[in-house]
Amino acid sequence: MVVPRDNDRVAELLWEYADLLSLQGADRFRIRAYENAARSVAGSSRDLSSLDLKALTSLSGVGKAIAEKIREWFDTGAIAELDALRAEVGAGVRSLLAVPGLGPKRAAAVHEARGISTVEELRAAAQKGQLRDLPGFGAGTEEKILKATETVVGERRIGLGVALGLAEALVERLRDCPQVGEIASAGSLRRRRDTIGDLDVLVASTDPAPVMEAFVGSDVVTDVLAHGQTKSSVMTAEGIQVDLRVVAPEAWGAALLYFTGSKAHNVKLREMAIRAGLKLSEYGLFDGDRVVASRTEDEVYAALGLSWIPPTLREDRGEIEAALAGELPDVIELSDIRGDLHGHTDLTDGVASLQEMVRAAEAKGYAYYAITDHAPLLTMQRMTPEKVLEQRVAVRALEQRSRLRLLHGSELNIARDGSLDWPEEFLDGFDVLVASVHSHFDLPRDEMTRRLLRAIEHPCVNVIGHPTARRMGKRPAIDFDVEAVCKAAAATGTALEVNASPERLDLPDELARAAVEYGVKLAVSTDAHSIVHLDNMHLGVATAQRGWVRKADVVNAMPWRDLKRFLAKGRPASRRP
DNA sequence: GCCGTTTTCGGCCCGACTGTTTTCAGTCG
Repeated sequence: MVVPRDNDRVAELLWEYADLLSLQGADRFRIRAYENAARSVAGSSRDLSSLDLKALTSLSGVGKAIAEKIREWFDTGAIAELDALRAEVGAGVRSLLAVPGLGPKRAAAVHEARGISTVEELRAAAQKGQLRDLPGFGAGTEEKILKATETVVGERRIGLGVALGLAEALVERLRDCPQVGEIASAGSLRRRRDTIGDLDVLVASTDPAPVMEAFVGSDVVTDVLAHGQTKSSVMTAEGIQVDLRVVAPEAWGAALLYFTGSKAHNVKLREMAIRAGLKLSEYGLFDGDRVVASRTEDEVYAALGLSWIPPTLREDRGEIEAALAGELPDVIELSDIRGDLHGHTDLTDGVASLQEMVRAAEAKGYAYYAITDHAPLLTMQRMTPEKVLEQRVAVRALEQRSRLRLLHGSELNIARDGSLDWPEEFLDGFDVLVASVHSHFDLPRDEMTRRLLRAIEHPCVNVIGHPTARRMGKRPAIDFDVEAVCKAAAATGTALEVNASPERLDLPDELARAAVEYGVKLAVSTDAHSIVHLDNMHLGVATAQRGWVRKADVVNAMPWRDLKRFLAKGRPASRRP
């Protein structure tokens, strides 16, 4: 069993604390303090277990009281006040908050009045008509709750790749509506989070009603959750909630800013506005009734004294403070990418030939491109030294006729003990080597760390592929000492990959950020197994942006001369690419 | 409970939609 990072476990405890407080009807600002702390802890790349009280309070949103609770949990394995709260509120009641439409007030009410503490009990009570008499409830509310209990299956989030496809289709469909002016998807999709809870679509129009009608009447809609004049929510056949907001064209910028989020980013902007004697909403930045800025995001940020902040950075992880100080990182852009250092052909498990992959890479306008088919220990691939040498000859011949510089490489498997597959003397014949974990995902942290360190320290390994080995929704990240791995990678000149495959996005954003803080170089690669996968590069770039990664941190944004130096690593001089 | 470029006390984002309400509370994002 893979244990979640300590930070995530602490964040979960703080979320639970906030939920229990809300069920008790506690002061809402106190609740928010715990939520803010949970977000801050989850987003921090520092290892909380090693921090003392003073260091803990240096995290934003963490003060003395919460720092003590965190320390208590690390020291004793429990938080006394949390246990007390659990006992007071009652077991299971928190699970009711997962039911859409049932917030803390109503959840507490059904528990108080009917002794309900599970979603199943809630459904049964709704079916028997036992909720409608409660104060503030009614037949309509009961009906909604009943319906909601049928759909609740925990939080379901979809991968970024799937979400982008759905959103694009929906936007195209709405564009046919003549009343639609500007249209864009916003929310966590625009911020390019690795998973997406629901889709947010924003439309500028002077005539919202027909747009709303077209939206809720669309044939992909299976359920209308809300249908107002400027805001509607629907459920699609895929089980994805989509929210549509329609705003006046002159409010486009303020609305796009607002609906892109994140919530924490917005709250901070609004607090800044208040301090300046202004008010910020989705309709604009106001001085009393006078509009100060609203038409573009740029204008709104500028009026608050900030430069425009890329959506991928809007997570309240210091970007606002950085913008204020004029120190926003100049994050990597897709156009900075000069080549792709991880890709497969039909020699192993790819579906396109070497020639096809190279032609597609040429069409991308790259300066260089690496072929890195699997090595033999991934037994399903049936690779042999003869085959890979034959491929090398083909690559060299192809390069003669290509304007691309072609690198012949391989993706090695990092065995349980950290050893690699090809015979040792064979390895320095490759131009580039990616080494990845493909098995034994559940080793204890120390063993996993030693395994990765051994691969990193190998003189021929240039890139650690998909370092956490996570598969979105399928397999959690492997557990290793981030600091030790990053320090070794930085010291040896080994890049860590930001794998752009939408089911991986690995390194994840926060770890990418930690890595560059340790001075590690990154390789943003598609791991393409077909021609279309080469198009995923933008997802890797977006993930890197979310990790505050600059062009200078990325080896495949380097000109060939510099990349060549990087790839030489510890290879004998005569065998360097 | 946290926080500080007017603050160590007194603030803490803002608005839409729904259902049960004759003016608003709860929920959501």
